[in-house]
Amino acid sequence: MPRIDPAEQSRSRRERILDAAFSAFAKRGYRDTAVDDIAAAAETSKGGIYFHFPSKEAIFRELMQTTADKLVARVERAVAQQTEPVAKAEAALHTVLATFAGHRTMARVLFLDMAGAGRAFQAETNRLHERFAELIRGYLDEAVESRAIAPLDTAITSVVWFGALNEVVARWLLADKPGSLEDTYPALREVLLRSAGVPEARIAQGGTAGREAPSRQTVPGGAEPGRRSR
Amino acid sequence: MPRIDPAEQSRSRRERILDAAFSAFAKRGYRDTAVDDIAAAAETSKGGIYFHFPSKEAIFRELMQTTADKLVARVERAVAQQTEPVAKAEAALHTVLATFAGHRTMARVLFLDMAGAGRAFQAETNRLHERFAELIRGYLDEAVESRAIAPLDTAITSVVWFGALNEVVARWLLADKPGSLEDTYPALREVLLRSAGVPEARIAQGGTAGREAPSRQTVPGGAEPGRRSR
Amino acid sequence: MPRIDPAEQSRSRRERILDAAFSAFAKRGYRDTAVDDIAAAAETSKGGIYFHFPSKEAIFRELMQTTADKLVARVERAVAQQTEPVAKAEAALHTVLATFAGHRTMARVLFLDMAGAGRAFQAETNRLHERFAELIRGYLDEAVESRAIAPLDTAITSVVWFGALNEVVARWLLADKPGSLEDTYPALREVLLRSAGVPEARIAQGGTAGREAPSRQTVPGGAEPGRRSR
Amino acid sequence: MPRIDPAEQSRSRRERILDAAFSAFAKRGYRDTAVDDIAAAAETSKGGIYFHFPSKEAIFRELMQTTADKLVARVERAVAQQTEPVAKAEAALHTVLATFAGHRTMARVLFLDMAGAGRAFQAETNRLHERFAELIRGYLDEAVESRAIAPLDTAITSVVWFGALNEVVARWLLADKPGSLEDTYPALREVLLRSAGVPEARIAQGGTAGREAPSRQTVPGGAEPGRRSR
DNA sequence: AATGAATGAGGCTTCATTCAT
DNA sequence: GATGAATGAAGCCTCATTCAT
Repeated sequence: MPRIDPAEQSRSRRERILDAAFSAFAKRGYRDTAVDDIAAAAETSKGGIYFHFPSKEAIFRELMQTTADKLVARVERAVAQQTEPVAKAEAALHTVLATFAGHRTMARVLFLDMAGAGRAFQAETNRLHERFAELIRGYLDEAVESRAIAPLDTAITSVVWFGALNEVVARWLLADKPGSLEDTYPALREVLLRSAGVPEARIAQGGTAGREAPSRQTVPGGAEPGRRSR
Repeated sequence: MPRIDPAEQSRSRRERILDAAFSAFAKRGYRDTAVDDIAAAAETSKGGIYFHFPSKEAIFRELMQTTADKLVARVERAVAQQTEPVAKAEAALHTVLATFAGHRTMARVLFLDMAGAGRAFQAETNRLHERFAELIRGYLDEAVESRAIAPLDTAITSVVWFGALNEVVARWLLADKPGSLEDTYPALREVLLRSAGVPEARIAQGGTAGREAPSRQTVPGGAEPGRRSR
Repeated sequence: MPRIDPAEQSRSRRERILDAAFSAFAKRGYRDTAVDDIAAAAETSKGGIYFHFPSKEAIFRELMQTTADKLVARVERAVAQQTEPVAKAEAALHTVLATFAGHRTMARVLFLDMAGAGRAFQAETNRLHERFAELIRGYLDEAVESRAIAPLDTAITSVVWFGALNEVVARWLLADKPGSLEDTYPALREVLLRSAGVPEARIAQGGTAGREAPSRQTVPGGAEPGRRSR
Repeated sequence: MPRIDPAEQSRSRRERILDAAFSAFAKRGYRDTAVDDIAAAAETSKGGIYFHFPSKEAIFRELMQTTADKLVARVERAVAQQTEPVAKAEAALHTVLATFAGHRTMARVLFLDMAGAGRAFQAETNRLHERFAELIRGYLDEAVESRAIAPLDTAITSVVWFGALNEVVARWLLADKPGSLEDTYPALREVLLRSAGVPEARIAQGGTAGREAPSRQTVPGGAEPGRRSR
């Protein structure tokens, strides 16, 4: 009766459960996903799930953890390719947007579910937010140290950056006709760099950071419509 | 049989239910608040609640609506006292922080519950977020029109502002020992004004907007950064 | 669809649940009785049960309590009709046997279930046993005080009495073809009275205590087959 | 692959399972002990257990059986050292108490679990009880035959003895601060011997039976009661 | 208007047992 | 002989909603 799909077998059952849970949570949210749903999607039995995980909550937590880890790893990889401090910050920003743009499900789980999972996870959510904010703050601090930007309250600035990013992604997730998340990058970049006191001249260079060949220097002062340097 | 206590009658039963639900949701979140809890807190019966509201969800929606309305009204009142465009934006910002600082419960419902209520409310959450973002955008647009700030993408900027505000309040709500929310205003103001391209000179004037007497004392020579390093 | 039987309606639903649980526990034991079973037997829904009781355990406890109370009340009523100390003890003994003889279900719940309910209830079981032992001890103490019997360790004696009673009833409950529980009274009475040092002469008077007209004095010395006084 | 540790092999795996099950049952009761628990304690796998035993129930039954056998053997050994009929009964009594006093775990399994295991085992429990009662009855019958005691209904008397023993041990098991089980022997002995019509003179000789050297010193003139009041 | 008993679908978790390896 | 992953039937409990009174 059970059809044996070699491709399915290759990945361990545990992995399959995780995957199934991942998309189930992304589709219906934590609370509205029944363990039965996950079992069905993973082509297992409820008992099977409880062999691999102690609880529904544990599955969720693991998912959060690894998803966040993946994202952080990506960001750090992208940042490592940059040497200029501001470019690092730009790379971080861009990577997050690009990653979510390509993995809408990931975004759903990390942004909507985290919030939607209820009080039980809020401490965890908080820690995650802090982790990302710290990441950003690190790049901002570097920028300050290297005198790329003037001294500023990097604590609040990183929170602003994270909050902004959060909101942009959340909106995109909930929009009727999403459009491209990555397209918001240039504008978001501009606003956030400005918020950190990055000189307008540097902002005008364009946000190519994070792409392969960086530093495609745009001539400064080009007052495009809709935005302006002072 | 039912004894009529004038004090009880003063506020309609409906109102009492709303109040009870408000604090119940704030305390335990939407999903973890049972209709029974609300009934008990409102000193009514479950049936009584269902006489006044068609569902638990409806109570929550109404609460969101009126809570948001109150906040918007407050903001508009504060903004109305300002004439200078940037001061208006500052007033909006400050009012939100001050309001939440004084009504932690309100913040809880509007920020944590909204998110924690699950998929069912996300469209609503989204609309609420949009409403606030639009409000902010209006002030930014005014500022641009009056040439107080250079032209900029007010759409994204307002989202950034809202996201930042959101994050700041959320953190404060989830912090172990909260501290004063209002104290974050100066730093947040600085970062956000800068993000909108407000001239450093204007930023350095200090964010007194939103308080009783505007006292817009223009400090001369705001060349010196006016930012604090970490 | 729900047939309305006036006789059923007369007793409150709560009562019906209690009754249903009582016989269900007696039939299958605590652990092997599902809440669903009780609901079905009480012609209610599972939710209905949980409206009246907080848990399956609570139902059981209440049943234990009231059942034990009833038995104790019966015993005390029967004892009250006796004046002579030894007759009181006899009445107690006889009442327990007679009661269980007439209410096999009661015995099942009180004796087998109590034990079979698992560790969770053992403290409770213990207390119940103690209660009965104390009851017996009281009568023995009275007998000692009134010099009807010689001083003796009533603590251990009451435990012996209770244990003996317990075992006799348990055996009867588990026997293939039970026979009459009450028929064991004369023999049990004799052994227990002897264990308390009641003079053989008094034992030989016959254990009519507990029946309506007491003190039907049998001529002493009648050595029936199978038992003997010394 | 499986490393062969001689020390492990010394006792067969089967034995190890039995031991593990024994203490697990004693600790948590039959129903609350999962097969997994036994497997873990026996350092085996669940599958391993099911290789040696057809079911959890079978393990329990075997445990009951062998435990009871051991106890009976002990009793018979102790009894064999006595020649006087009443001394035999005393030895039986004392051995049971002494054994349980030294093996609380054994008592737990045999007394509490037996009861707590649920309906499924009650027939078995019954048979066990009967077995012990028969054992006792045998000694009583001998005593009657040898005219050490007057003829009496040994059937009911043995049940009383067993029930009393049962209750005493159960109480000891469930007591908060147990005290010495063996210390209850003298009092229990006195009551039970009296219940069997053993002459007061003989009772007053003291219950030394069952200890190493019988030391059956017949104190003369045991007219004085020999009982203690409460 | 209000009450509160009743409903019943559904949720999470446990666990004895089986079986491919 | 042994392992441990998998099964699936139950089990207890929650709770939004309905409805007779």
